[in-house]
Amino acid sequence: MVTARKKKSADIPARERIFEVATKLFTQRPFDEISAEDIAREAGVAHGLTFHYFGSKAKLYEQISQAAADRLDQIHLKATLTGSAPEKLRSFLVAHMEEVYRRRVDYVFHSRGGGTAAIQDIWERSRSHGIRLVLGFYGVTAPSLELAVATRAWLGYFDELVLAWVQGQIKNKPAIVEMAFRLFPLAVANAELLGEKNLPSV
Amino acid sequence: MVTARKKKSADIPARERIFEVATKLFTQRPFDEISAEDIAREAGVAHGLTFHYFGSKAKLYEQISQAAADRLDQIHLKATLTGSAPEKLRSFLVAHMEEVYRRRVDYVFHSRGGGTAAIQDIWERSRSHGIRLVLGFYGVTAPSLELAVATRAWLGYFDELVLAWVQGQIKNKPAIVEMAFRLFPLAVANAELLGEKNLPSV
Amino acid sequence: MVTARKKKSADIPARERIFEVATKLFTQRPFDEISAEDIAREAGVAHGLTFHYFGSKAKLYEQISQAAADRLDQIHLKATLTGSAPEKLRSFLVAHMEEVYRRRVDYVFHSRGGGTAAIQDIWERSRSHGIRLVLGFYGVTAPSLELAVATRAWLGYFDELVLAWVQGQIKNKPAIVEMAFRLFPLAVANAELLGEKNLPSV
Amino acid sequence: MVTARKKKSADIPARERIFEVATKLFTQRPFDEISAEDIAREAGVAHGLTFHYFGSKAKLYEQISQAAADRLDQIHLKATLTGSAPEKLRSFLVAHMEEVYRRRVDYVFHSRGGGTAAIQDIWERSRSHGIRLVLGFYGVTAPSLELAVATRAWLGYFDELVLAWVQGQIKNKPAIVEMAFRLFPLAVANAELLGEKNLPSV
DNA sequence: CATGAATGAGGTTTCATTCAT
DNA sequence: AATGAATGAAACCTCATTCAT
Repeated sequence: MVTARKKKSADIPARERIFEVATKLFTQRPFDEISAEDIAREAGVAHGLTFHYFGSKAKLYEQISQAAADRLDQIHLKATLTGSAPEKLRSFLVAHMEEVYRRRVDYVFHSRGGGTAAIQDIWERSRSHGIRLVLGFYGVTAPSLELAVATRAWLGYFDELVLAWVQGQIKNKPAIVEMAFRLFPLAVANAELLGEKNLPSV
Repeated sequence: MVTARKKKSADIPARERIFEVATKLFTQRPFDEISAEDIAREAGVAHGLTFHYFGSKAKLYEQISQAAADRLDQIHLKATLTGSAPEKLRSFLVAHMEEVYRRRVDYVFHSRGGGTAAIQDIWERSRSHGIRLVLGFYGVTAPSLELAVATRAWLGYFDELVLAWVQGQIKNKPAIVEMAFRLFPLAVANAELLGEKNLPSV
Repeated sequence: MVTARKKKSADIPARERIFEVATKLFTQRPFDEISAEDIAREAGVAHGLTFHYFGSKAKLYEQISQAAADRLDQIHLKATLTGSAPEKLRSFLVAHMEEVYRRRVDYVFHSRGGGTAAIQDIWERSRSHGIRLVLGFYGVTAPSLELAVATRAWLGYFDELVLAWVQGQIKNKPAIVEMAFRLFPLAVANAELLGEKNLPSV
Repeated sequence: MVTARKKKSADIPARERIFEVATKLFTQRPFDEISAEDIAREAGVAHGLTFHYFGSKAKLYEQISQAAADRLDQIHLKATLTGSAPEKLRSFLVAHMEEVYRRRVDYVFHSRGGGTAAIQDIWERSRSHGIRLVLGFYGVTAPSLELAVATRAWLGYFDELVLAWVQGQIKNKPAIVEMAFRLFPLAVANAELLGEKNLPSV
């Protein structure tokens, strides 16, 4: 006799379902506003299962964050395998833009200050990867702290534009890429100012 | 017999004491990590009083945020009353930097995504004020959406540098101001790209 | 207009009621078998109040244990203020017996291994007090480790008798006191064996 | 192709492995601090198996306790097969001491109050066996309740000494045996007091 | 025999908020 | 104006036990 097995969501294993549901929820609302019960309800499982598989809500979030950061890194890499330096830079910006769009709230949440130290570390590392990748296009392999900071600030400019786009304030996607692209040389060249000592005191 | 009245913090009224203590605490740790009890303890009052005066913890936070945003606006204004446009721009950056330094955690918390919608509005408005102020230095009184977005992105570049400074990664304060100052023309000029339709699609 | 206040248990303050109810329950069942909810229900309060007043269930238990240990110490002291050494010894045994009867389960629970390290310390200290008190009847003020251990073992003999009495196996209360009383000299004299090196190896 | 069978602990059947691992764990930590998962992990089996074989954690513990009690009884018996009564008494004490040392925490846990009623019964019975065995050395085959209680109290004296030894407070093993040995006659003779009616009331 | 996914009751703890005084 | 006792919803987490395979 064939007993009909209770199927849920096309038979995706519960562990994965929890992971995916949680990923989605963390993308929509910040960590503290999502309870283990919310995740379980949406995944169609008992809440205990989250702890069975992931130990704690924080560890689940860490795993999700790590996976998202890895994914972003991979997307950056794959998008910039070939082409001239300027072409790579443009491809990087486009790829980044699309992935950030997918994660939205979560990206905003962790991008400044959200989450535990472990979470911050994960994204901090990912951002460093991005910075090195970009500078690598131009032959820089061991950037100074100053250069890294300047590049990060340039990414801050880009992120702000992407955010305006994500929120629907502006629609012109190519223009955003172009703006960041054109600003890059000056933004990075500015790094040398950080080494100068003779600037007017402020 | 004269009974010495128990004095607290030089007899500042309880309402103000709560407000100030809460301001300090919210500047040091995020909203959710501060309990009404923490505030009351530090202010030396019963924690019920917070609700008597402010209705709820969230409303207290809103009032504090509003006051902080107003304060930031005032600081921006006062710092840029006189001088040429470039001088005003530099003064703006310096003033902004110092105020952000004072508030640190709180600034980071609300700067992207933290807090309720009401809180977001408050800071959103303050940022708009800043942008208009800066563009006003150059005679722009009713900036287009594109121009506002571009200016905001430029502030994103600056904020990232300020953050690196606040976190101690870089020490050269004048250089940070100089970097943002020099980037301003190009960053803002880029705005016109947002209006163009003939960019290569991405 | 006089509003009838909601009275509970003859208006004893909730804090005390919690303390007393918990004391009773811990006397009846071991720590792990009593939930914060049990205590609250019996005391007629919300369970949150236990944490408001005592911080945690463990801390409540510690306070109760400390109070019980202090009480036992006091009972020992008060019962042995006057009289000859043998009279004091008898009084000690009687007083101890009666107090242990009152606490029963709790006494058994902590008397060997139950509770946290903090709880063990509390009772360990109390037992030390009892031992010193008893030895003090005979002029010993700074007992050696060996003497203390021997005295403690003698208390173990007594406790076992008391337990049989508490459980109703034997009814003859005076006999129990007499048995421990008569065993005391030999039990304690045995301590000197602990210092000897020439005993047959076992 | 021959697939090497995954061997675990020299291929001891899972049931036995669970039993032995659980015995070890219950000897090291109290019942409530050991989860079915802990046992399974250490035994290298799925934790569901514990329930397959033993029905429940409590029943497993009962079986283990029964086995340990039986073992202790056997050890007592084997150690006292030959010799004079005093020799047997000494052998009994030595054997008991060594076995208790092996089980430590578990012994302490159940020795007073720990475990379910069923567990208490098991150890209660074992202790009765020990008492009868000891009294049997001296020709007593059907001890009165009073005599049994007195003998048990004498074991309480001994246990306390053993505990001090197990905890490392005293090192002199032969002395402990000697102390209990010498105390025995008086401790047991005291039993007749339990039958007397003319003791001073207390 | 054996697995381990899944459940869900039960426990501790936190804390915003209310309210009698 | 001020207190702080009291409430109870909600969160996280544990774990014995069941059961389909």
